[in-house]
Amino acid sequence: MSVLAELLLAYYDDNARDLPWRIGPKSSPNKKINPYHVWLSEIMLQQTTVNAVIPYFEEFTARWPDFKALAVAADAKIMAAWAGLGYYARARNLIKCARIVSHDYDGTLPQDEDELRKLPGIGDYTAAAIASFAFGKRALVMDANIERVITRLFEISTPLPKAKIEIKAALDDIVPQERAGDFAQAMMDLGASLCSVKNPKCDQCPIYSLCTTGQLGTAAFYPVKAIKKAKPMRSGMAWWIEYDDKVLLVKRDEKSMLGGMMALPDDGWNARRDGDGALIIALKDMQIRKIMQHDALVQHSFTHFSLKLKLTSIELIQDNILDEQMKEKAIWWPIKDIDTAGLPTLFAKAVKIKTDENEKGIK
DNA sequence: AATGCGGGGTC
DNA sequence: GACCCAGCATT
Repeated sequence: MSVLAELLLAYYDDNARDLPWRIGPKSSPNKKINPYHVWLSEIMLQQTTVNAVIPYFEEFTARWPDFKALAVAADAKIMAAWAGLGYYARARNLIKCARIVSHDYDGTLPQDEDELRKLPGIGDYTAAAIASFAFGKRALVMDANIERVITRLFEISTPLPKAKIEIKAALDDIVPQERAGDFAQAMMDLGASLCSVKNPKCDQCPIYSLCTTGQLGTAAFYPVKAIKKAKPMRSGMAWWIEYDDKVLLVKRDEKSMLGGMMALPDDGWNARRDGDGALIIALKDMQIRKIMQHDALVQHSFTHFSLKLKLTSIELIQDNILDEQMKEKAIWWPIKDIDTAGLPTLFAKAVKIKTDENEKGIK
């Protein structure tokens, strides 16, 4: 085994983070690695920080302890449990994947990387991660942490994402035959701590003696990244439509942003254009007791645009505003249970404006 | 190869 | 504010 692998594995043995999906003292000693836990954590961790994931992981594993349990759960329950974690396509693919594993594989994940790669929501990274973390296979695990460690280690100056080919080749040279999963997680832990994006702590690094940019003092300049586009600012409106202590929620289209999630009705804003100020859903015979626009504005930043969302409140005199077609996607939700509706954070912020005003006694 | 897709932490 | 993160799917 190479010196690099020995140093990293020794670092991991002494400093591995104790995480609920890993085997460790806190996360229950003597347990065997659970492929369902590895899979679930890897899906949740895609572009998401460890601290954000942990409470969701605990909730999911408590409610749905294995693939078969998750496979028979109602879509709406799973989507609501995912609310707030973001990237909701992951939850839609999670459901699909659980049902495939349950039906086609009798509730047990395949161990082969290429077989894993075919499942919904599992790409190159996750297939390699599951194969090596859960099943002890040698695989080339390449995430943002490892990309950072490798480009610094070998002074790879090609901008990402083009550099991925070189990084993978470098990885193939250094990943050991044994403990490939621990080796990868050692680099990930290193990237999450000492080999940080800003102000890397090279003086404390276990592989300083092998790191080109560390010794040159240039590690912080790596990896080089392609220039990214500026985020546009958009504006839009959402409505709080209330009758008899219930609020009107809609289920968003599966294909679009926040797809499949419950939401307040809005005016059709998206990444490319502002909302037009008119309700996007068709409501009939709306008889209004009271209407007001709130002063407070919801400010929210998505991956590729920012949004300033206005909020209008309407109190109705009656609730027979849904025609048969609308009843498919809209629902009157008890306001006291609004926390269980599973609203994405954008709309949870709008609800907060509403509840804050009620607490202050504004009528 | 480029784009769409959340949300929260860090500096 | 800008930047980033245990990426994937689609085009």
